[in-house]
Amino acid sequence: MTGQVRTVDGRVAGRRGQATRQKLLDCLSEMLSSSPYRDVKVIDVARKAGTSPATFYQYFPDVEGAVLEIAEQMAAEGAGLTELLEGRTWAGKSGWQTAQELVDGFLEFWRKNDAILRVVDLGAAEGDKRFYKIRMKILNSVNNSLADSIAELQSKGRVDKDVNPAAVAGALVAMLAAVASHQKGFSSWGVKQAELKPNLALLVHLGVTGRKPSK
Amino acid sequence: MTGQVRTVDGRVAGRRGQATRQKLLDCLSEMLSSSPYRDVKVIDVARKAGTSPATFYQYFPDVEGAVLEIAEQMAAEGAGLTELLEGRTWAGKSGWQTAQELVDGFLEFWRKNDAILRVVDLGAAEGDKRFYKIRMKILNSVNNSLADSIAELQSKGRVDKDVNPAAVAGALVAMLAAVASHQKGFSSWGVKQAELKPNLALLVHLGVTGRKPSK
DNA sequence: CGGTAAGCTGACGGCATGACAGGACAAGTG
DNA sequence: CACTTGTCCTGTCATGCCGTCAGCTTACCG
Repeated sequence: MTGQVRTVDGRVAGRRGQATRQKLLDCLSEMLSSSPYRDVKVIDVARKAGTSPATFYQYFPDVEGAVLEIAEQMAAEGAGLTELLEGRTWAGKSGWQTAQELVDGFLEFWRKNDAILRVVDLGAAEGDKRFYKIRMKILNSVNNSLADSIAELQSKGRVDKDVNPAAVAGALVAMLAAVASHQKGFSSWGVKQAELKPNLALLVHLGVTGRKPSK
Repeated sequence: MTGQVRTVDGRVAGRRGQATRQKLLDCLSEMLSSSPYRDVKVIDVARKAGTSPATFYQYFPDVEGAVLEIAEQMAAEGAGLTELLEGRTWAGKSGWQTAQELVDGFLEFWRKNDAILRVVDLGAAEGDKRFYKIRMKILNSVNNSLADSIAELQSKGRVDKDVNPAAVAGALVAMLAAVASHQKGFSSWGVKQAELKPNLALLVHLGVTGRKPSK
């Protein structure tokens, strides 16, 4: 599928090279969790990986290039978020469960990848098309499924005609992503993690169906 | 209110000094809009302001310090967002209008300050307390008002008891902020600006009152 | 064992950082 | 007008990271 892994100067990477490359990615990933993106230096990543800066530049054009790589890997996993909505229904009690599981799965994914997602979010907000595309890849699966659900309910007359399914779905997905990034923020509003989830699920359910869930 | 403006080495800044300082802030602000935060260098800001890097360091400890200054100024203005909710009602047609005006005002504020808000968001997400506090200052006013509205409706029995007002309010505010930061993203989902607003207002109304608006 | 390509690094010019001392400038004083 | 005072700005410098290259080492293959 993807051709061979190549170094910046065009050579194909062998087993050893790929290991080094991966180690650099792992170390970068770790550094992103522990220090501000702005302060992540090539030399630190290289030191942490027990190699030299020159080696880093053999595999990546710059820090951003390596970050994109990590983000791509994550986006590939993130595409699996679709499963949270595949074959689910929004009617009755199972609708409430669908909402809850969507919120759960989404927050969990974000929690696991928060460091890299922060950077992706920033890049996308700054207008960088590459980051923007990656963000889309992750959100699109969920967003499209949600939009489809809403559109279907709409065609059955169970949702108002003047609702734009894509807009509502996008807003809900953006909400989930934002809340996940700033979970700590809620504690200072006196909201605990456990309380947050059902309330998010409520909002999702309200947004999709226009009705309160029957629990 | 705030004591005199001081240079890094403790001297009080005069009229000329304050002008230079402000010019540096303005130029930094402009650079943040046009290039990635990570790539904003002191030397560029100084050049743009027609001064030298050394001058910059006379007024600010580093780029981040200056960014915080800009963010504080913005947060002060942002506190005015409370007005969007003061004395408003959520009943009937005026409830729908309240939601619309909140969305409008919020998006407008975000659009005006998007560059600096991106950086604040990133800093807050990375766990920097100073940025976090500024983000709070802006969101708190809106959030508290919203939470109060919900709590009031709840006490009248018009909203379910198991709703946590602060959680719902926080999620809605986070949604508005996120959508504002990624407005461009919606166009690739085929959603136009003008369509977005009423759908956001709908979600806000649903979240606060638990019911569809009567238009 | 020799050839070839992959893998890594020391070293270097270039540039941003951040500190300092001293010069330029405005304003008040005799 | 000369002199003083305190603010304001910049030239310069040591330091450290960036990004590149030539060249050395290692692994694989016939």
